[in-house]
Amino acid sequence: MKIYNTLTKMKEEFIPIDENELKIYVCGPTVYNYFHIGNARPFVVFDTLRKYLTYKGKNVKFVQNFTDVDDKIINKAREEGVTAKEISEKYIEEYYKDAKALNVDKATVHPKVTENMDEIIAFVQRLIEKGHAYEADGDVYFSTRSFEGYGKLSKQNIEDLESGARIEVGEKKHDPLDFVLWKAQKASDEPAWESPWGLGRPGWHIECSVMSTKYLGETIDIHAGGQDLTFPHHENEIAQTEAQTGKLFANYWMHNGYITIDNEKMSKSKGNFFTVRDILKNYDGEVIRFFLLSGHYRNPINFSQELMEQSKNALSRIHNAKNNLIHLVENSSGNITEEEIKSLESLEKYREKFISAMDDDLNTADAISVIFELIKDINTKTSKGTTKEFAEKCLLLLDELTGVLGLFRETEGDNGGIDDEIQKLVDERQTARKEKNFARADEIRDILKEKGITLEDTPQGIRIIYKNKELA
RNA sequence: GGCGACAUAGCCAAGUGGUAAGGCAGAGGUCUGCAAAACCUUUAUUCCCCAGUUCAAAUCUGGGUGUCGCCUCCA
Repeated sequence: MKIYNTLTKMKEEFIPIDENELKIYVCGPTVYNYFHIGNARPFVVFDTLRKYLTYKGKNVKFVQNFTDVDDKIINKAREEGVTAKEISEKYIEEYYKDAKALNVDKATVHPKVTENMDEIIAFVQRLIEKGHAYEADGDVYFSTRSFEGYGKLSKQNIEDLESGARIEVGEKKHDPLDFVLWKAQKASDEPAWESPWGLGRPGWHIECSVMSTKYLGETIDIHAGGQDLTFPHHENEIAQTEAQTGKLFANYWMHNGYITIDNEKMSKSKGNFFTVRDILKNYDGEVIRFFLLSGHYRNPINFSQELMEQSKNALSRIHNAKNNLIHLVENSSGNITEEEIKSLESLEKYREKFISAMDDDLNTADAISVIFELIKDINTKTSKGTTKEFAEKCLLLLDELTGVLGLFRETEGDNGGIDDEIQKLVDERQTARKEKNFARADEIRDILKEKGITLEDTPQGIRIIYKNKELA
């Protein structure tokens, strides 16, 4: 598989360090609010990367942190009159709920900053010992100029950065480019930990370096996150980590483009954001996931009501195809015929196309188009009847490909069947149709429609569709 | 000022040298009691503009225009 590496600005063949265990780190959320659709993009994109690598038989160790110590959490806690811990714990729970709705799997490890304080302190200590960091009034700063490769990820020249850097009043830094590794506690309500430099808490950049090296090792395969993290966050991570270990931090850096609103970047600071929680009131998580995967992950993607509608309708075409096949499986019989075996063989090419799209730097847009091509072909091939076995094989293939993209959540438990009241109405409608009492038949159909149940008359009999589920 | 991305039909969006995928919306049709739903067919002589390279360019080169982003917390 080829991956676009921000470090080299090229698509490169992905070669894992250890074929038996791929190591991926994704920058996770700062937990002070519900996450917004922009935050959701890397979660979904890199979850898809993970699903795909797993599909290809790889064992992936996937680490995504929770930043549970931060100014924004502290501020939120002050606003609400609760502790920072209460805020972060609450929004970690909320993260899991929304992630589940988006069909984003839990990481192998979801480390928290607060649970890695000893390691963070030790890491900072080692940087000081190696002369890459210094203490000033309880703060600790990284000496940016002490790391030779600074700017290699964001392709920034250190002198240009210098001229653009802000110098604030009362700055304790030796150099404007230096950044904080450890912050001294300023107010008594700020969470703080004992350290060689007094009470304080870690800076933002250091946590990812520590958690990545702790859980995945000094050099990992892929480090990923949003494009806006390239500088300074990832640049600083590289500086800290490589200064400390003397080794390459990550072989591949992947960055997703952002979500825009009216072609402007969505961000918390601009206030033009939509939380996933809010969008879920109107659209299923699967629709949001489809929307996020409908363009290439490195391109910006605009969010709007209209585009969500388009995504919803497009996804329903896939649902229909799947439901049609389930219906055929349940209402057909017989083993696969010679002709169908040939048809099945010709369908194999879609799997190959799908894989080559995904191999090309995770081209989910192209992969989705392959699924639509497959659907059209299956629809045509099954339109004049099919054996049960052939329908089953088609369904299996469709499920396989949509499953890689995570387009459908596992349906848990299901509705447990059709309840009697509904079955009665369906039967009554069938009787009415036989008696050519179409007024009554249509009336019943409308009643059920209001309950979210769609009836379809097909050559194989009536189908009852519960929203996205098929229970015919 | 420094660094970077993007520009393809009404909308969304692949394609990076060989003659424009896919989806939505629209139109036509099949099925059907009419429908609904589903399914099928169909929709860009052309890829922001200009010049160049080439037998061949949406794709490469140069110039221009426009949009957006990073350089400060952000996915």
